[in-house]
Amino acid sequence: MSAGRLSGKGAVCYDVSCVTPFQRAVYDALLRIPVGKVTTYKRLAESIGCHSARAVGQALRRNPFAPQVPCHRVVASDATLGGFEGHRLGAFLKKKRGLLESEGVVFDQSGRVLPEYFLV
DNA sequence: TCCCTGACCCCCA
DNA sequence: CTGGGGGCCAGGG
Repeated sequence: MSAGRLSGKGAVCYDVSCVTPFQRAVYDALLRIPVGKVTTYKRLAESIGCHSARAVGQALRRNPFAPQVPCHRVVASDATLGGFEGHRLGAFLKKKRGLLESEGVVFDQSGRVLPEYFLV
């Protein structure tokens, strides 16, 4: 019930009472990714001082606030999609890709996000 | 506490 | 391209 705020200019709020401190750190980091850009599990992990991209994947996998908390803007290090809404299946990835494309992100023919869309 | 499972990553064959 | 192995760490049982 307690509304969590995001770092800085809060355009989105989420319920902090049902997430762990680690998840909150991950979600706050997500909210700093601008529309039309993506980052990777690894880089997001590094940005919050975590040495495990996998642990970040765990948090995103359980994200109850998608796509308000934009976990679709996180992809794998090889620029492939990773997962969405708890799954790695094509049907879910299709939705993830659709969201990204609607934000202007472009993919190459092998289904990878083009380099220029990565957050620097 | 130990044990196991992952939307990960990196290296090598 | 595919597969195997090691390392990483949070969360749940």
